[in-house]
Amino acid sequence: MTRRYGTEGRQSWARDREPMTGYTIRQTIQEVLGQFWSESYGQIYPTLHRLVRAGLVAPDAQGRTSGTTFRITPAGRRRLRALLREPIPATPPRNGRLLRLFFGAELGADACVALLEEAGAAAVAGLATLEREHAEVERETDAGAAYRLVTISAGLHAARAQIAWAEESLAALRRST
Amino acid sequence: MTRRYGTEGRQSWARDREPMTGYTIRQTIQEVLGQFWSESYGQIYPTLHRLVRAGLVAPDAQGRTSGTTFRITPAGRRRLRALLREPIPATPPRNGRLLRLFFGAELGADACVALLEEAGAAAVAGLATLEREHAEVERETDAGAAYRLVTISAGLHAARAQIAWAEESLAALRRST
DNA sequence: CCGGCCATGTAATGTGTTACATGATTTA
DNA sequence: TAAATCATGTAACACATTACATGGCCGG
Repeated sequence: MTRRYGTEGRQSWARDREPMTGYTIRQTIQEVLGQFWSESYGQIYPTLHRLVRAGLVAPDAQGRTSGTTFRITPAGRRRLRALLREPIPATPPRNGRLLRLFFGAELGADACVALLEEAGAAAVAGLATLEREHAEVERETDAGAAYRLVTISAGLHAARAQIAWAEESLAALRRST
Repeated sequence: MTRRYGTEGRQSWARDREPMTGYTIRQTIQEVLGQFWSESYGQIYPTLHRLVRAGLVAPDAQGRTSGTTFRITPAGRRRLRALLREPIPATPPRNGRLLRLFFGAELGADACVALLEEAGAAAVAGLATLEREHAEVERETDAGAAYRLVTISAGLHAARAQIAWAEESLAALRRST
């Protein structure tokens, strides 16, 4: 979460990160959206070239010593807005942890307890990170800050719910065995 | 959730659903694991044949008029237990709703409100279903019932968290605009 | 000057869905 | 008997990751 290339006294989150190289796009997605989105280089580089050909993104090497930086064009921004308005594609659920717990009787109580403890610990760790990020974004003043808080808040609620679920379920399993 | 082919006074959830055809396997996965897992026919049929060749599953047409039914073999059960013990493969996150909200400043406040209302409504509907299922499974007495309750409980906690998040976020957006 | 990070790409590979084709059986 | 449901399968396609190859730049 260290801010390379950060401008002092910045007001805009987006301004701060533009233009970017494919590499920094990947880093930023991991750092900022990591809780709910991911992209691999295998997607990013070909897509970037496709977007340049389509005029939605333009190379912009301004003041960099290495790497090609890109910035979104006005047409690209229009396309982005259109894409954001499209219906959300349904992603088929696939929760390996719940699948294993569902077969708990096959798996054994000990392994299930371990799964639940692991789930609780992961949520506790995630919660701490999100709380830090929440505090950080709360101090930002640009137009998008309120929306970034909404996404972080989703993570906070989800993490707290998972912690409560894990504890409750551990107690229930201990009672029943 | 109607139980075709159900035996009266059943005590075991698994016993009730074995042997099964590829078709009923798919239906059951949707009905029972639908909240956290999914499989398509394109996966199920080839896999079933592979498992038969590997001796992990065996055809068993007992008392059926149409379709091939299968049941798990002892070797198959051992394999299942081993698979359940394997580390959970990390699935890269991809939450289209949070991605859209993250770009809320591009998308516009109205569309974001719609997304949040939709999210809240979906969670309310899901919560009702899960509460019904929870009550149903609570009455079951077989060894696996406690674990099935754990998975349903995960859904309950997640749904309640999503409802709270949506309401809180709607209030926050209304305040800030 | 070397280790770690920045940076770019692609080929292989796996995975899984969707769409379609086909027909049997049950039920209204 | 017509419609709905049960049932089986596959081919095409989209998507995405992983692994690898390659090299420049910068701080200690």
